Amino acid sequence: MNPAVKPLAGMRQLYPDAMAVEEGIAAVIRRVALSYGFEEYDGPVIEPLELFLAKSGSELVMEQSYRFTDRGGREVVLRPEMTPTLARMIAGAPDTPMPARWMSFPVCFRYERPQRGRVREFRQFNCDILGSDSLAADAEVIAVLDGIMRGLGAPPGSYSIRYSSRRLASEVLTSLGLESVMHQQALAIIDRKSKLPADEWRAWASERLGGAAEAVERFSCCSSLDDGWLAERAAPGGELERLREFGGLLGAAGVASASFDAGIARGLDYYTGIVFELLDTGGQNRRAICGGGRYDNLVGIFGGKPVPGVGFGLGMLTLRLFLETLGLRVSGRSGRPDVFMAVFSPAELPWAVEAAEAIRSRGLSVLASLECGKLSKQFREASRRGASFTAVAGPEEASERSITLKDMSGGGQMRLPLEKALEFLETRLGGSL
RNA sequence: GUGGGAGUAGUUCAGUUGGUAGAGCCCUUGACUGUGGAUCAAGUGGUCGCCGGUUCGAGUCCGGUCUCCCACCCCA
Repeated sequence: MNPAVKPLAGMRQLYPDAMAVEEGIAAVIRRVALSYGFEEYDGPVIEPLELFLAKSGSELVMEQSYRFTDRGGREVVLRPEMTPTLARMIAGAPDTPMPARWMSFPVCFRYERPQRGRVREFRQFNCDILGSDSLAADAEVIAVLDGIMRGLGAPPGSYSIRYSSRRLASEVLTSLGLESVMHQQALAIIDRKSKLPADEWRAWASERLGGAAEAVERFSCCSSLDDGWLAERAAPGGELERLREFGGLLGAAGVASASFDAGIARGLDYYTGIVFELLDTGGQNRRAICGGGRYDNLVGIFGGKPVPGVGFGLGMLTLRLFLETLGLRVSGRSGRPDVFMAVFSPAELPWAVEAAEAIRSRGLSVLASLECGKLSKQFREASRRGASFTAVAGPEEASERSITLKDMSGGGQMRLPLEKALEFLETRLGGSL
């Protein structure tokens, strides 16, 4: 391909087939989220740099964002994530009835090397509950997530939702004698546990954490809330207790795919409580498909009263790849017209246009031929487009205000006055739009 | 930023020890000038990523460069 016409690396460019799949997935997601009462919103793609500097995490902003100076001399970025924008919008609309359940499908940008499931321009589904610090809110967003996966046909066991809590981690780290200023760093070290070779990780961890490294490792391996070691170090009546309650709520919501995993930490700095990820349990997409958590201090930094929040981002591309590896097909709109309108010669074009409009007025889709070539070509086109019927407007049809209808699935064909043809099509195809 | 792989027709790819380029799919046309799918036949289409070197001769060998893919870092 001519280099001049290639899209930039990692930019989102969806041909109709891929778009139909993506929209089919989005339709399932919307349906599930709507059933929980979520409302859709949107925000700016370009944001001031400061919006993300405050809380997103320095690497995401400093090294992975599309940053530039606009014509007015402002430092701006193409949003690398949606949550800070959401927090600002909530802070700016204090009359919003709380708790608010808001969802969005933002296109976001991160400047990193493209690879499987990771590109520079990507679309996410974001789903957040604001204004509630109830555990029920944390459980509900995970129930939405699980409902989406089930709605898309992902079988039990094909994915797992892992959750932990930063508050629990803080309790344990405190009992291990780590100052709270060290907690953020310890979380980053925990986050890397599964990504480095064991030896390398240990060396690195003990360099940063000293004697506590071994205990931190022990903590990150906890995968049960009933772990005795964990119970001894967590604050009595504290976060561990809440996590047990949380697990109970998830069970009540019918979420079977979620489990505790102290090794989940997440990279964003603004998370304050529960954090979670959705992972493909198969081998081919060893990467988070979704990540989220609770952020109780984010809205407050934009002024006004503090508003707690919890939510997640779900990558549409990574979700599509996941469904593909499972062999799941999500049907979007088919793009198949009900009727293909063939035109014999230019003289019949007005009649063809009029008849096509009449068919459309009955709620059916009509793909009108724009060429008046050979009928064999037009029938071929109708077949290729997957039309259910082909209508022919020829001289005889035009003179008597009729059309010839052929059933493309192999039925016969007949010439009918337009009104009769409309009735016929309506009974055969009615309600397809 | 680090490491590996690959660049040949619109697309997916083949191309032998160096001898001026091939297939499938797609597209166009044709097998009853008012009838599609399947089959068949023919045809269009390539600066072999780019630059340089070796050679009588380079898609092929060597060097450089660019791009893409995969993996790492990080993350959706």
